[in-house]
Amino acid sequence: MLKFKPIKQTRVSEEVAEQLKQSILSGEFRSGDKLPSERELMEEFQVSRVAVREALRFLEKSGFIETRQGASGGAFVIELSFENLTHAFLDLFLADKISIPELCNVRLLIEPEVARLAAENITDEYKKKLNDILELEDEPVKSLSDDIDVKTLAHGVLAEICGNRFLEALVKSLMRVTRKVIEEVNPNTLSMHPAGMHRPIVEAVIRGDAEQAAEAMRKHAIEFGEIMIEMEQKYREELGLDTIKRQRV
Amino acid sequence: MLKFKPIKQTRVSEEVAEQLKQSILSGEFRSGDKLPSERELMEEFQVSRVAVREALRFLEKSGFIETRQGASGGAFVIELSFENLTHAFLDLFLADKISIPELCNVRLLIEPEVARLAAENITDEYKKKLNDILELEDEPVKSLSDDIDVKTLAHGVLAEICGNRFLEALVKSLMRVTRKVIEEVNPNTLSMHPAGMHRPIVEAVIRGDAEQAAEAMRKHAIEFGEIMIEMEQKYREELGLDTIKRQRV
DNA sequence: AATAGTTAAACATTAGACCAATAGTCCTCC
DNA sequence: GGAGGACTATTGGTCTAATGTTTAACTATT
Repeated sequence: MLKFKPIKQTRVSEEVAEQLKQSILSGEFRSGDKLPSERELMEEFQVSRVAVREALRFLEKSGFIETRQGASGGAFVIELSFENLTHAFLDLFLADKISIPELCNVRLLIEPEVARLAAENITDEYKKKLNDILELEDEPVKSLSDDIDVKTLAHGVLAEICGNRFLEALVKSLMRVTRKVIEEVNPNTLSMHPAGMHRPIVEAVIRGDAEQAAEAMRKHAIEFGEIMIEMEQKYREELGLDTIKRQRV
Repeated sequence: MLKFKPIKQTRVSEEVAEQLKQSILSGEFRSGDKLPSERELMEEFQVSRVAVREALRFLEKSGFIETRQGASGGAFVIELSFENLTHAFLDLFLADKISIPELCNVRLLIEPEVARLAAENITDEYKKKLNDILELEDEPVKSLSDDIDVKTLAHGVLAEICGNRFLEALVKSLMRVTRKVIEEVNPNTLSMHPAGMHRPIVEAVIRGDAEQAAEAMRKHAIEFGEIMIEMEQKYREELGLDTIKRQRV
C-alpha cells in the first residue's frame, strides 16, 4: 500500500521568505548587512519581482529587516526586537481576547518577581541610574505622555536589571500595551497617581532588599490595577456599555 | 512663523491594511465573513491589485484573515488566536534573544500561579477531563510526538481552567515554543521523564488544593527546567559549541 | 565655496495578461 | 432518471513591463 504525501501548496513568496529568514538566522546575513537588491534576488530565486517584494514585506513585518528607498537603499537586516510581541499582545487586546483585569493580573504576577530579581542583581552602575529616575519622578510633569514616559522608565530599567531577557521583553511589551490602553481609554487626565510612587520599590532595589522590592512592587501593581479597572468602568459607563466583572489573582 | 507638518510617507498597502483592520476590529466584518474580492477592493480603494494583495498578506500574517483560492474563495475573517504570540516567542528564540534557561524561568514563574488559579476555579466538568488525562498519562507512549502531546495536554487544560485568557495564551504559547525547542535539540529521545509525572499537580487541582497544586507545579517546573538545560548542554557539546552558564530564578 | 542641477540606483506602484483552483451548471450517455 | 464528465465563471496566484518616487553622489555654475 503506497502512501502518498499530500501536495503542499505554498506560495512562492513564502518559500522565498523562508529561505531568506533561514539565511538571516544562520548568520549568513548579520545585523546591518544589506540583502541583495530586489532585482538580484529575483534572478537568484528565479521568480518575479512581485514575489520577492511580498517576501520582503513579510520579513519586514516579522521584524527581521527594514527597507530603505533610494540610491544605496535596499533591504537591511536589523536586530530582532520584541516589537512583534507588543503587537501580538495589542491585537489580542483590540480583538477583545484579553481584558484589562486579565492584563493587570499578569503584570501583578510578573512584576514583583522582576523587582525581586533586580534587587538581587543590582550593580553600581544601575544604582546611579535608578537614583536619577527617583529625581525625575519628583519633578512636576507637563503632559500625560511625559508622565507615562517617566513612570514607564522605572519599570523598564528594573526589567533590564533583572537579568532575564525574556522577562525584560515581556515587561516592556506589557507596559506598551498598558500605555496604549490608557491613551485610548483616558486620553485627557493628566496623571492617575501621585508623583514618586515608585520610590519604595526603587529604593528597595537599590538597597538590594529583594523581599521588600517584591512586596513594594506587588502593592504598586495592585493599586495600579485598581485604578486601571476603575478607569475602564468609568469609560464603559460613559459609552453606555456593560460593565464587566472584577477578577483578581 | 508657519509650522509645516512633515509629509507622512506611508506605503499604500499599509494604509489599505490599516483600514481593513479597523473594519474588522470595529465589527463591520465578523469571523467567517468574506471580505470583498481583490478586484473589488482594488476599485474601492483606488489602488492597484498588488497593493491590495500586500495588504491582505499583512492581515493574513497578523492572523486576522485566511485566504482561499478558487471560485467562492477569497479572504475570510477568522477568530484571532495566540498564534502570533507563539511566532513572536519562537523568532526571539531562534534569533538567540532568549535562552532556554530564560524560557524555563519564565515558565517557573507563571505555571505555578496557573495551577493555583486552576485549583481555585475547578469545575465538575473539568474534574472529569482531568481524570481522563491522568488515565492517558499512565498509558505507554509510542512516539516522542505523542508523548509531548499528552504531556502538553495537562498544562493546556490547567491554563484553560485558570480563568485568565491572557495567562492561558501565554502558557500555551510557551508550551509550543518549548515543544519546538525539544524537537530541534533532542529529536531522537522518546521521553525525558517518567509517565504520570503530572499526577501530583492534577490531583491537587482536582482536590481544589491551591497551595499544593502550586507547589507541585513549582517542583515539576524546576525538574523540567533542569532536564531542558542538561539536554541543551549535551546538544551544544555534541556540536562543539560553548556551554552556557546556568541561571536560576 | 556654496548652491543648484543632473544622474543613477533602488524601491514603490501601476496595468494588464495569463495561470491555477474551485464551485456550479449543463449536457451527454447509459 | 442518474452519474460522470465537460464547460464556465469566479477568484486568488504569478509574471512581465513600464512608470513614478526617493535618495545619494556627482557635476557644473556662479
